[in-house]
Amino acid sequence: MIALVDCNNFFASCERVFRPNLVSKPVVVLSNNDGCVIARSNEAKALGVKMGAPAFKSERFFARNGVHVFSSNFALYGDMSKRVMDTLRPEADDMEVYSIDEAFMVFEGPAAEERARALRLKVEMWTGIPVSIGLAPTKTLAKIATRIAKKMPEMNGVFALRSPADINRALQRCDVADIWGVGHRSALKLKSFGITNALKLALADPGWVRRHLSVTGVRLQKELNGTVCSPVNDVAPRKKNIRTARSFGAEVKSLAGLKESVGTFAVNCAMKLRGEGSCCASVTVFVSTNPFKPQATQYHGARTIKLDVPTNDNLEIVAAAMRALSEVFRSDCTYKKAGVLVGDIVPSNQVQLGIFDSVDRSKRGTLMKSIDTINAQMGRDKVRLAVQGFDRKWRLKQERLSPCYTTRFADILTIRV
DNA sequence: TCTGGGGTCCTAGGACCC
DNA sequence: TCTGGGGTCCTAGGACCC
Repeated sequence: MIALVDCNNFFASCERVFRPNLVSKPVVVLSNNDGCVIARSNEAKALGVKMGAPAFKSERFFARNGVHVFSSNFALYGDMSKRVMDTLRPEADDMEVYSIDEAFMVFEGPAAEERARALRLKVEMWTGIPVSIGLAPTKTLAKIATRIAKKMPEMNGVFALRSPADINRALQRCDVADIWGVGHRSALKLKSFGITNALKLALADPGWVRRHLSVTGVRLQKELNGTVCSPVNDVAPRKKNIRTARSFGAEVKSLAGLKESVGTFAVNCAMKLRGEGSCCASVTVFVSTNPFKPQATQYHGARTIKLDVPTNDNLEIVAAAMRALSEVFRSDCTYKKAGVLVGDIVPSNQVQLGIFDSVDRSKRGTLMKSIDTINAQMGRDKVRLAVQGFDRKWRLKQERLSPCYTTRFADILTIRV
C-alpha cells in the first residue's frame, strides 16, 4: 500500500505548536510581504476565509472575528517539516518527500492501516503537528483517501482504500476537479463532456482521454484504476532550474537599488546550487512592474546569459546577473518584483571545462566553502559582495512574524513553572 | 498604501541535419 | 509532369502541483 501523509493546515499548525493558547482559535498565515492568505486553520476556514484572499482587504474582518494573523516564517516551517519527515522515515519501507508538508510512504504487508494509525500518533507526540494519512494502491488513489480521512472526523485521521468496491464508491463521490492532476482547465473540459466524477473518468475510453488530456491524462486514468504509473521515488532527482524571486516591500526605481536585490538573489541561487552539488550554465534575470497599478507603465523584462563553463560560484553568477540586469533595465519604470533563475544544471563533478577559461576553479571552490562556513555560523550574508548593499530598502514586509523558535538561539522559548 | 514563491511535464512548430 | 523519410534540438505556451 502507498500512504500519503499530509500535515493538516501545516503553516498554521506550526505557529500553534509554540502558541498552544491558539489551539481551536482561527489562525491564518500570509504569503511573503504579508500579501495574501496561504494557510488557514479549520476555524479560519469555517469563518469563510478564502485561500489567496488579499490580506489588506480582510484586515477588519480578521480583527472583528478574532483571527490570529502571522507573516510567513519559512525558517520555522522548513525546520518543522524536517522534524516531521525525520519522524516518518524510519517507519517506511520506502519514502518520498513530496512537498514541505506531504510524504508518500510504502507499507509492505497486511498491517498497513495499523501502522498508519500508530504513526499518526507518533508524529503528533514528537512534533506537535497533526497529520492525516490516506492509504491506497496508487499515489492518485492515496490522495483521494487522504481527502476522505480529513473530511470524516470519525476516521480519526486515517482512511484506507483497499477493496475494489471501496475504491469505486470513493471515486464516484470524488468530483473530477478534486483529482490530483486535474486542474481548473481540464475539470471544465471534462465536465463539458459529462465526466463529472472520478469514476466516470476511470471508465472513460482511453483513446478519448489520450486525445483530450494527453499522456498525463492516460497515466492519471491508469492510476485511478489501480495501476501504478508514478512509483514512490526514494531519491530526489536533481533540480533542473533554481529560482529566487521576491516582490519588494517598497517599489524600486533605480538601477542601483535593483542591483542590490538581484545580486542578493543571485548569491542565493549560487548557494542553493552548491547545496545540491550542482552547477548552472545559464543565468536569467527578470524584473516586473506592479500589475495592480494599471495606470503605471507596465513592463516585464527578462534576459538570459549563457555561461561557457557551468558554475556555482557567487562571483561568476552575480557578474552574469548584473550583465543581464543592465540589459533588461528601463529607467522609465518602477519595479515591484525581480528574480534570478539559474538553469542548464549539471552535477558539479561533471562540469565540462573550457579551453579559454581563466578562472582558478579549485581556488574559487575553497573560497565559496569558506564563505558558506562563516555564514552558516555567523548568520546569512555576513560575508557578502559589495553589490548586495546594506540598507535592503526592498526587503519584505513582515509585520507579524513569529520567532524562529527552533532555528535561532535568541528565539528559544522560556518556560516559567 | 496594500494581491507569494518555487517547481515539473507535455505539445506544437520551427529550424536544421543526412 | 514529377520532389521522401527519419531524426534532433530549441522555444513558447499551456497545464498542473504545493
